[in-house]
Amino acid sequence: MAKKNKLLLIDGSSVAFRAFFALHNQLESFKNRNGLHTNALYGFHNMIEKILKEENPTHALVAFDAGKTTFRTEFYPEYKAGRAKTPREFTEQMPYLRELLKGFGIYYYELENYEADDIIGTLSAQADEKAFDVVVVSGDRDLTQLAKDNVKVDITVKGVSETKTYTVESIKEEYGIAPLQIIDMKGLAGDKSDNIPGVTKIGEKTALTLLQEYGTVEGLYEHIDDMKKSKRKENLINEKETALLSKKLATIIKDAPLAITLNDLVYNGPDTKKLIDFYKEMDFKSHLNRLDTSELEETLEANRSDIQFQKVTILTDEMFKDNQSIYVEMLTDNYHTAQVVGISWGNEEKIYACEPEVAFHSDIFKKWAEDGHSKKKTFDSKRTYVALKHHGIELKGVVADLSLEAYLLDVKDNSSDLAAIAEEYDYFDVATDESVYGKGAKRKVPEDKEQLYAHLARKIKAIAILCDQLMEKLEENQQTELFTDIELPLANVLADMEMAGITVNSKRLEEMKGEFAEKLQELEQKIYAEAGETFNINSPKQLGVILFEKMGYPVIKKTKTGYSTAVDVLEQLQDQAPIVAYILQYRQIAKIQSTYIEGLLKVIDKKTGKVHTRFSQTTARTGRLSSVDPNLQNIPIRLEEGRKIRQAFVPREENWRIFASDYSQIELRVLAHVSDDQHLKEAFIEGQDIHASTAMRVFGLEKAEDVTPNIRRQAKAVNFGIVYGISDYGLSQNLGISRKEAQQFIDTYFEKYPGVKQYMEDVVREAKDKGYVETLFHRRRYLSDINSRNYNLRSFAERTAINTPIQGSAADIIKVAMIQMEKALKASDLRATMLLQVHDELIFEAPEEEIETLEKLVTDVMEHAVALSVPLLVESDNGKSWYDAK
DNA sequence: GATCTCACG
DNA sequence: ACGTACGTGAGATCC
Repeated sequence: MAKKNKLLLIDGSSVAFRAFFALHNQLESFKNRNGLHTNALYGFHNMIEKILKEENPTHALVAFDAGKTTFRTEFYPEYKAGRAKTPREFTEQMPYLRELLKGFGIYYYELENYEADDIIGTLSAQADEKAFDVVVVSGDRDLTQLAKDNVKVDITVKGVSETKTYTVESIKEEYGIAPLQIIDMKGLAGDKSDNIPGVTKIGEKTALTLLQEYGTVEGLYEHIDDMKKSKRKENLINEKETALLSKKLATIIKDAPLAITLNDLVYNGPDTKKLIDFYKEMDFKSHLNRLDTSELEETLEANRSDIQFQKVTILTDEMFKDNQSIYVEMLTDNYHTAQVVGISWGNEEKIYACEPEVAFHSDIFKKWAEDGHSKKKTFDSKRTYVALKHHGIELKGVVADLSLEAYLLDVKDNSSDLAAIAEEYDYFDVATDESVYGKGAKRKVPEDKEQLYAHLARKIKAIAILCDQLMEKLEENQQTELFTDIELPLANVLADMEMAGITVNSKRLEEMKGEFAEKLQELEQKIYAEAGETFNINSPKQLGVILFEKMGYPVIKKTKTGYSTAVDVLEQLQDQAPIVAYILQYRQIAKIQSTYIEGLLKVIDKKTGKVHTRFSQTTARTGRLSSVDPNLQNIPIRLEEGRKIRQAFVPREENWRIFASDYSQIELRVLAHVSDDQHLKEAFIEGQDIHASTAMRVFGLEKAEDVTPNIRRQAKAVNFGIVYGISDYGLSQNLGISRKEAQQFIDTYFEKYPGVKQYMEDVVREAKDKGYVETLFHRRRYLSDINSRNYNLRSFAERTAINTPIQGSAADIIKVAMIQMEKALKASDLRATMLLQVHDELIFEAPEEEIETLEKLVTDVMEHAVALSVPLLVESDNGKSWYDAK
């Protein structure tokens, strides 16, 4: 049986208007790159998408109002008068609404002298005759008069993607009348929004009562004489003309002279190409990404120009010149272990690709790659550098790195997929890796090798074109130096550190594993005994049931999905619940066991006994590095049991040492510098204990001896809070004090450090004006929520505005130090090697006899990497393992 | 894949 | 009246 016809009729004008005001409070965040507002388009889009999915219509139309004058204004010029002027921000979106509808493949129509309602009413009647199902969508409740057995009317509520459905039954239920009587109701009660007058003193309620008795306006006047004398009766009689006029105004026409028929409205689904173009134009990135990727790919594929490249097996001098791009393809993330599957290079005009072995065995390739005078562009230079280095080729002359450039321009653009970055800059002539290689277990080089090389060739072209574009943008942002002098050279420094790797004593880890396994078993038994049953302690869900249902302990905090069993909660239960201490111990050890012992053992290179982390240079929004696979930036130190893990991190040779240097209070020093607060600066210049100094000022203590450990702890928490963008709540939680007390601390702090207060106000103000904040070296972070009407989002953005320049400038500083450090080590005859960076510290390994020299060198480099208005202070230690280096 | 928890600065 | 400290990565569970 054929599918039943279903006609979708949308009142475009009213829905668009509703969408505009529904997202009005976010008006300024809905803008495309040309400054066009897009909130109404966005809301309208989502409504259509939802309704199409729900209703699956065979026919569809969006009707618009044609203009201000209609047949209604002819006989009643005041109709819809007195409305506020349509905002310009709304009007400017209307032409694009039509583009959107073309994308959806939905016909739209407007008719001179008629309103959208009348088009809908007419088509609804026609469809009704042909036994279609009809769905009407509008933001205007007038349309409910069209409801019939096979016609339902969806009226938008709150936003626009949510609707309330009116049917014959539901209208009966809600108003006690039939849909057509809605017109009579308007006749009597009028409608303020449309400036339909109605009868004096009659509102919706009264009108409904009257209609229940008399049926229609006409019916009412037929029986008006039966009505007992009243002011209301008088009004009704006096205003009969008005009532009839009002009814006429409210009546939707069912025979408008349309130039279209139902057959014109057949709905065949969206035109993906047009939809994609629309999304791009509007910067609707989430929609772009959400589109069925295969569909998207197909469309983009169809649009993609042929790529000219040469697949070569013999490399010649002519193929290599200055200013080319190079790309080394690997299908897995970890470039330390990945296999290279293809190599491509060239410039915009001429592109080459070859099998890895061809390049690896070519002296010509090696000579070019290692020639520092031969400038090269890349996408992820660290990855490229390491891959080549594994094959004895030391890549030099890199002057551009698309991945890093995109990250500096916007820290959100940190995808490892070149196509995703390219798309951000409206470059679509390159496929995503997923579309070429597949994902997950199915990821592989395509059967047809031609496809692989064509893909690599497209990457070269994209790198060639986009690197130049992005470099220009960096220059506009004053970020050229950040890129050229810091991030790009740092990539090589990090590559060397990663490749050096750090030696891990797996025997030591295995020993610990055994000990911890025993402890875990003991704790497990104790927990089961207390609980009276066995369960999975690692499952917060099961643990929650045991603690809060079976054992009946009070629920202190909830998560989205159930009871919270986090440390702070468990600690509060400790006194009344003996089981909790065991659970806390179990958690602690289980964490060490799984993450640090088993996790680390898994990634040790069997041959060399080393682990090679990867430092991500494009992950952290503040400009910090991150470390993955394994993460060597979160090796335990705070608690002794975990700290022992560090005993397994040892130098690569006998009689060498692990040497560690860390910046003392770098973030507070940065704050002193950027805020130019006299008192904070003074404390650092005079070499005071900063937390004690804060304690004395904030708590009004005269002598250093008055600073008790507890007072110092509180001051330290305040200092941390300041750096994080303090809130009374956060500080109160941290210190276990009341919000009021916390607020008192903050107030006093700001009184005593007015420069800091001023800085915070300034940086937030600037963020609100410019939409981003910057570090000392012009690292930039956009804060899209900084002007949000949503308190939470805005507050978060404000704290971020305060924290990012501090955390990010500290990151800048240590990066500079690392670059200088590697240079200094190379220039010296030291064998010492830089191995790790942990945000404010650098870890080295070095022969015992070099330690003294190394300490001087590292201290000097780190302390003088950048000149601030306060000194930078570095503290160092060394030992036979990382554990022993303090 | 989302959620929770916890390790670090 | 709102519900938060800033920045990360990884393992285990559960759907």
